[in-house]
Amino acid sequence: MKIASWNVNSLRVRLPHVIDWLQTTQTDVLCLQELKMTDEEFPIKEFEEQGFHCAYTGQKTYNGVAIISRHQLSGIEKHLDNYDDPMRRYISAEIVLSDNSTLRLINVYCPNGQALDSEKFVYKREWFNSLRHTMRRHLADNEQVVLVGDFNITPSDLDVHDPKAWRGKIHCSDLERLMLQTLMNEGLYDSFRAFHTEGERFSWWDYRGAGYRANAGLRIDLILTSAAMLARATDCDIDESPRKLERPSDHTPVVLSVE
DNA sequence: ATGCCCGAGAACCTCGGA
Repeated sequence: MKIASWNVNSLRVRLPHVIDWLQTTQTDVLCLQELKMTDEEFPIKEFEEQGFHCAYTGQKTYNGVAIISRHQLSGIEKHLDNYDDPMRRYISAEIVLSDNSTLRLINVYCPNGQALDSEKFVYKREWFNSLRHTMRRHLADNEQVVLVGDFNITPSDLDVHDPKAWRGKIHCSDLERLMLQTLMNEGLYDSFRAFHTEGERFSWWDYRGAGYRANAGLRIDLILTSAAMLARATDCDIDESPRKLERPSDHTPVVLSVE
């Protein structure tokens, strides 16, 4: 079974890539971020024709997250605990696995933060704090938990193409890494790092300055798993193939393989 | 160079992204 996360930077533009990729890779569950469309505009028919169930929460122009799944979705949530956020950045659902056990899946598009001294960074901190409390509840209620998404934080300098240039900057600051670590201390593991120790592996590359060709990227799209799910995992990898296509998203999918 | 590229929405520029 394959569970993937992909920030598509407009589902309207990227829908052909997404449909092709789902068919080619036989992915079971795909979590999308940055839909940039309202729920009325969501291409539900296109996914249902391919045999997928969908849960989504969108808005005009910005944000928006969805879960596309070959398995039925239940227990759908669209809001963080105790945080009134008009931005659509959180969606969660339960999926029954092949052995009849239940997985709690959470898909997030974390705030960018813009700069450490900005109002948007205050929002990023508050949002992460609320996510931590929400994840504490999920981890208390479920053994099998997978939290995926665009975290807009690099876990370490190994996840940055030019750590010297990015030092202390947004996505790479000590404070953000502490926020991510504090979240993971609730009982979550960076599944990519459980299988890959090498550097120069990224999930996002700047559109500007031929960022992809220069491999000038960041690893900010993560699949965090509970201990029980890490024990079931056989691999977590980044699939760069969609980034090579015409008119790509600036992010590419991260894929967790589970027994 | 608080830029470079891209998407959305209101227009042919601004905002937000990372």
